[in-house]
Amino acid sequence: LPELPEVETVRRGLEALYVGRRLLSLEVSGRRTVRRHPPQLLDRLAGSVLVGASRHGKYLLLRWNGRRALVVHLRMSGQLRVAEPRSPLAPHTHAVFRFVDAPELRFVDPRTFGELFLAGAGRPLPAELSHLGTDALQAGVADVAAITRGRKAPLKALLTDQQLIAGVGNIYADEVCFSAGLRPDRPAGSLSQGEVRRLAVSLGRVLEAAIAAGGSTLADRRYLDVQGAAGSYQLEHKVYGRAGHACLRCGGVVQKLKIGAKSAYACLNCQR
DNA sequence: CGATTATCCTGTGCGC
DNA sequence: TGCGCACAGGATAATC
Repeated sequence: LPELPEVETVRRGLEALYVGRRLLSLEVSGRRTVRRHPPQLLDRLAGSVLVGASRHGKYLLLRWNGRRALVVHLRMSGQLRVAEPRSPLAPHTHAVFRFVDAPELRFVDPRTFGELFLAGAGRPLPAELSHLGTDALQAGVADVAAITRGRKAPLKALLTDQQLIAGVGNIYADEVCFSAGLRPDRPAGSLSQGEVRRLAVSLGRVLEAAIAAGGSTLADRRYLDVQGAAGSYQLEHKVYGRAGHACLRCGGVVQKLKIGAKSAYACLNCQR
């Protein structure tokens, strides 16, 4: 669900509300949400002050005084939501952050793919995240050229490979490919220099526009920001989820393709 | 090394 | 209306 624009929107919400605040307690229930290390390690965070909320790709990094970083990944269905302390816990609430002079923050995640873990304070990234590629917002023409050069794999598979470029998922890969006029199933290495440039420009433009819109909230409303507000970039989707509808640019029919196990949406007239 | 596949879960929406 | 099944925005380990 959440890709870079949604995670960035959550990050901004956390930064506005919680940076500078002291954590009273972090309570975790269940075994799956904290699974990389014993959950008791998180007890060390109580009393710490949140000094920064950053993001790399789809990972959130909450940095605390005392040189610790709490990493949060929402995966398919995770949400971080501000809540009144006495309001009833939503189903699938797996963690509750209590702060001094700030509202409660709750981690809700029906599918339990999301996770929290304590990481080192390495800069720019803790060792646990060192496998990630360049953040997609920072990726330029040279980065895009480097990951596509000589590759036989479909363009979309590379765009969504977090070890190459971090932050792009299924929705934005399709939207970026449309914006660049490139088929998502093009062998990545077949792109010309001009196409690589177009792809890099589209990557930045689509992600920036999606952040400006607060991300994409689909019909199931599985993505909402920390205050529970929906994003609006779904209204600007050109191809994602539009199979059978008219292409907004040429009037042709948007197709649903299969690339590996994932579906992809594209206009085969506008994208080549 | 690069590419596919299976897996972790719950919820939803579709066809019958 | 009810049921079963395919599928969903992700990451990663295993396999060929």
